[in-house]
Amino acid sequence: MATHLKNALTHLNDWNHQLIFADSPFEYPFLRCVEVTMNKQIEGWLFDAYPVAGGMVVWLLDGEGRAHQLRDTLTTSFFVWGERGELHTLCEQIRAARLPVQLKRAERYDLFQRATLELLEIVVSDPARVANIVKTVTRFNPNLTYYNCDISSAQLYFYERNVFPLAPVRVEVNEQNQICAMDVHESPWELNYALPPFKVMTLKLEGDLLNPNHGVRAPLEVGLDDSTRVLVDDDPREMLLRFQELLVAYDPDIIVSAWGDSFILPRLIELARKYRVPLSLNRDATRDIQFRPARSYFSYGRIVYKTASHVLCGRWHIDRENAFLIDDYGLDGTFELARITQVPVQQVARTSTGSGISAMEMATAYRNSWLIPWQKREPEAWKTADELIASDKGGLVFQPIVGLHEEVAELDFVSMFPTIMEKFNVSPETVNCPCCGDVRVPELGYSICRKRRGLIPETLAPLIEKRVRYKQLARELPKDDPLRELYKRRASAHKWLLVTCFGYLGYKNARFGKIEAHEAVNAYGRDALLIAKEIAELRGFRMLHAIVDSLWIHKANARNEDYAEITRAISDATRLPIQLEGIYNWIAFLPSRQDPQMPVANRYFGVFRDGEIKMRGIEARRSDTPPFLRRAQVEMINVLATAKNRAEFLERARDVLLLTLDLLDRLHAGQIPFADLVISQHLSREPQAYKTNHLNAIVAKELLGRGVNLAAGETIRYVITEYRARAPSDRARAVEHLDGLYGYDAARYAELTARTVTTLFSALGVKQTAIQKRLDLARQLPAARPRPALPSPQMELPLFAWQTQQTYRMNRARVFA
DNA sequence: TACAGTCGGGG
DNA sequence: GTGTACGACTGTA
Repeated sequence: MATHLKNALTHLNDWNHQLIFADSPFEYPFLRCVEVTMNKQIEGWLFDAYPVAGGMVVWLLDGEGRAHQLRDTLTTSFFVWGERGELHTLCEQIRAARLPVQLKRAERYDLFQRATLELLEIVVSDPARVANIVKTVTRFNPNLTYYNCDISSAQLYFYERNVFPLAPVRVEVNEQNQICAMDVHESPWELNYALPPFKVMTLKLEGDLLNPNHGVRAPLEVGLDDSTRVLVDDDPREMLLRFQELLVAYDPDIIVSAWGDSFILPRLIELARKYRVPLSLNRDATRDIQFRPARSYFSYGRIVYKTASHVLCGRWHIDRENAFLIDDYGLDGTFELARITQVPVQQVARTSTGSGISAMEMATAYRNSWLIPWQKREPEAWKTADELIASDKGGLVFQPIVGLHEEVAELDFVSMFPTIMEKFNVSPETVNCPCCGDVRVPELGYSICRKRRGLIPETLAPLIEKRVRYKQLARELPKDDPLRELYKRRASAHKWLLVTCFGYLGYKNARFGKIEAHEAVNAYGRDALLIAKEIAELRGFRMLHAIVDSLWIHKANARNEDYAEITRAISDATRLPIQLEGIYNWIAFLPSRQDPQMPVANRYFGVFRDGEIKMRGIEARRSDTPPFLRRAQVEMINVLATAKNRAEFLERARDVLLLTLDLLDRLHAGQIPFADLVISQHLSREPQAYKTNHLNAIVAKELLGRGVNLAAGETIRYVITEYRARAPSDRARAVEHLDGLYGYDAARYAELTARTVTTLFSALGVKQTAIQKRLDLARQLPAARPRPALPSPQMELPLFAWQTQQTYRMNRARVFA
């Protein structure tokens, strides 16, 4: 996961405070009947569920914060379809192997075959053995078709009991803590829900959140409520004992860590083994920590590295450095995802939203008793270039008209692709159905089923609705209301589910994917954008730019009613909701850098009438841009944002250049801290595999030389120390190993600064050389304006600050030697 | 100039 | 438990 340094530097404890428990109090209806029984009732939130021999362990957290470990049974089935004789043979093999299963005949609907099949049902009543039984049976005859055979026990348990993680439940348990009955009285689609009073422990290494796997050493810092303890120790055994004491005494429900998966937990476990100290990371002492090794995989055309994971039993461990998009939607978003996807919290935190939407599709199928196909893990076959183009004729783009435009309106279709799937019933099994010929997809002519509601639309409908309602609620609340942020984070989690849903339709390996459905969605989308364009132009607007689901239009002196009318007309004509994102005082569509005559889509910035700034594709939006440059560019746009029109924009250019000069002065004076100059990039391969000596390769090799094992897909962070140095190793340095001997290369960062300024004026045809010339001239004229005295020697300030920190660190960093 | 390597978009 | 894209852009040789 890409981690922005800004986020990384935020203290975990602060971050943890984002958690909001501000929902309505948790109340149960009055209990009317009193039964004479030895059973007791527990009310609380469903916290976790996992298989053990003979059944499931189920954890509940009650309103007082107590954790209850309960047991439940779980009987599930998987299905086999094939030729009668082969099924018969399979049954005999299963009987001969004395597998603990029950065999039945069953009928179930297969979406893709559009038929009810007669199948062999294999019933298993020990969830811990399902995986092995499936393995054995499929090995007997791999050529048969298997269904419902690769769903996790936890998910099946949630489906069977009709519950979800964090659902408020009332259970009845006997004296052995066996669950006899479970009542859930809340829907996962409830907007306002209460969460249990979690006890949270944070774990990190003291200091900045640098990657400990890249060679940084620091003592362990444990956060509990508002206090922080640093476990400094020369004696690891003593340190472990103190940590264990804290664990037992505080008994946290959640351990939130930074680098816990890849570093802290494995070290603690290893030390505990070595020194024979008990370590109660799991609440359930009978279970081992669930370990999954690190791996690299492809996603969105790039390689991603995922560190090993350590999943706990009876307690959650969430590593914010190894949690998918958690910086985006926080713990609130993660909890929301767990509730609506019915995937346990620790899993949902670590996997992409792609598997989240896939889980929701499975739940829909399960609810309807439709067969769930086995997900093959075969890598997708290589496609030729032609095939790629043919199958991926994606969204429609109209190139922008380069320049600085005044009074531009942006219209956006709301959640365009998900809405298309839902409204037009696009689903893998509804496209090209044999039964309906009267509904045709534009351009393609595919038919769409009218008789059956599709799996995807059924899955998406409540999600789309909930997201819209959260966005609406957030809009209505005042800016400082904490609930507003909560709603926004939940809506953001939904957004990612919706976005990946479309992607998954076109992915061959997806359980419910079909390329024709993907194409159909795209075709509806292109059609809608074209209709919107026509409607706008008929009303005298000029279209400046359009991309997939947004369009930018201009008409001098257009009134609010005009915009209201046009959005209504487009919504009516396309049957898709479209809204006015806003009206820009001005917006700059930037030219290509390689060919200044050419426009590029998605490189623009502008200011709405309410003062809000929107930018895409420019340096400040890129994750590899150092914070110094990002802030510099944002500051400059802030200066420009005070301009109401083109003329004022031009007037502000002077102020932007003055601001730039100040920044350059500070840069050359050595006043910028290293942390602000860090470049953060992904490695697409292992360090040795690089052919050229660019900075990434140099730093990767430096780390390698220090014994750091770097995998493809990992992120490295470095500062440019001497860009044009003869010896490559002098050119840049990993942040983890910057020391007092190095300063940053002010000249190089100055060049980059000039480039970020140039971007802002490129729509006016201004070249970097022109900007550079002016900046150089101004810097040579110190008398022209007051400037701060340069400290001497140049690097004194940050050097001093850094050294003290280093010394401090080295003196204390003994724990994980 | 050719080639190598990385990033964003979506909201 | 996962999208082998695409084009823009920067940098090296």
